[in-house]
Amino acid sequence: MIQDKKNAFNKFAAGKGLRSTRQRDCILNVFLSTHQHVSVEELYLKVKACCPGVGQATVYRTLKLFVEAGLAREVLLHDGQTRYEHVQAGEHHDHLVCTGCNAIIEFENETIEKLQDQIAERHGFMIRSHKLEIYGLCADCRS
Amino acid sequence: MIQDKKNAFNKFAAGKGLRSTRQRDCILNVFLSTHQHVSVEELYLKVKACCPGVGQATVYRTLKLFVEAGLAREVLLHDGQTRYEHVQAGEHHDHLVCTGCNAIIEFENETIEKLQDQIAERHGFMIRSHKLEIYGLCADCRS
DNA sequence: CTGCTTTTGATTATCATTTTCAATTTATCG
DNA sequence: CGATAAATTGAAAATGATAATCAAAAGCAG
Repeated sequence: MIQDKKNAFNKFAAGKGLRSTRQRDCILNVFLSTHQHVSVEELYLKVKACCPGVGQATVYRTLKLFVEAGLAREVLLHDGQTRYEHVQAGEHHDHLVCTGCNAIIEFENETIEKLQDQIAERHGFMIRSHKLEIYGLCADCRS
Repeated sequence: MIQDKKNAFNKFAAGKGLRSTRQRDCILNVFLSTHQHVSVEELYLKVKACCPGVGQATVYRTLKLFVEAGLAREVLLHDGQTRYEHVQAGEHHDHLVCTGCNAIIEFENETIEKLQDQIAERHGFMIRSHKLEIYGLCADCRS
């Protein structure tokens, strides 16, 4: 499925007349190899490890392309850094967000999803997506 | 209910040994008179209109106090500006958001809340608040 | 009032992100 | 193959929102 995403990006790039470069390949590889929500800084450090000489500006620019291409999504936490997360097919949007350390724990709960469907139906509402965020303190930050 | 909020802030201020100042009163009045999500800049302009000479720094500082006092909440949009919205007593955090007409339908579901508690407990997480947003089309926009 | 502490406003600093621009790289076409 | 035009890059500078600094002013207890 990593290949799928690479193909998706290439298709997007071709459609926009973008050129294929070593830097973009590298950044895409690194991004696809990450989990959770990565900040630009984190990504930049990883990219430097495998492709030294790549500038931050390029990382910033390329991430915006990924968003345009539908591969990534910006996530705003409260630490002043924009983070990027993968856009997955059939992904879930349910998170426990720790306001202490900004950790994010993802979860999925089928019962909650079903209840959402019921509620939507009751209001004649057609669901396209949803986001459930629970804020609080994670186990580490409580102690 | 505006008075309630003023009282709430005064109580908070008293508890923290904060002093009552003309600037804070003015900023609180202006904030309470706004709707939607206001940016610091917008607030600053309105404050200047009624209390000229108030500095931006004071507006920033005071808004953070409102958050601490539980009157306001930071909202991060994707325009690089932090906005503040009102925290209302007995407010619901569960919304059906219509992407067609921007209508917002509030709802509450006890079962979902309980499930959230269970999930949090399972992860050793202490819930402070939550937000559930279901995006889609409302009955009107579907037709 | 007096003295002590908080608050303020102006300025400066900080930090993430964006822009600029000359140099380089890529794709295209003869 | 080259040559050419267009896109891309990296380094550095610019930007813009927010935070920190600090001397002066204001609030408050005695």
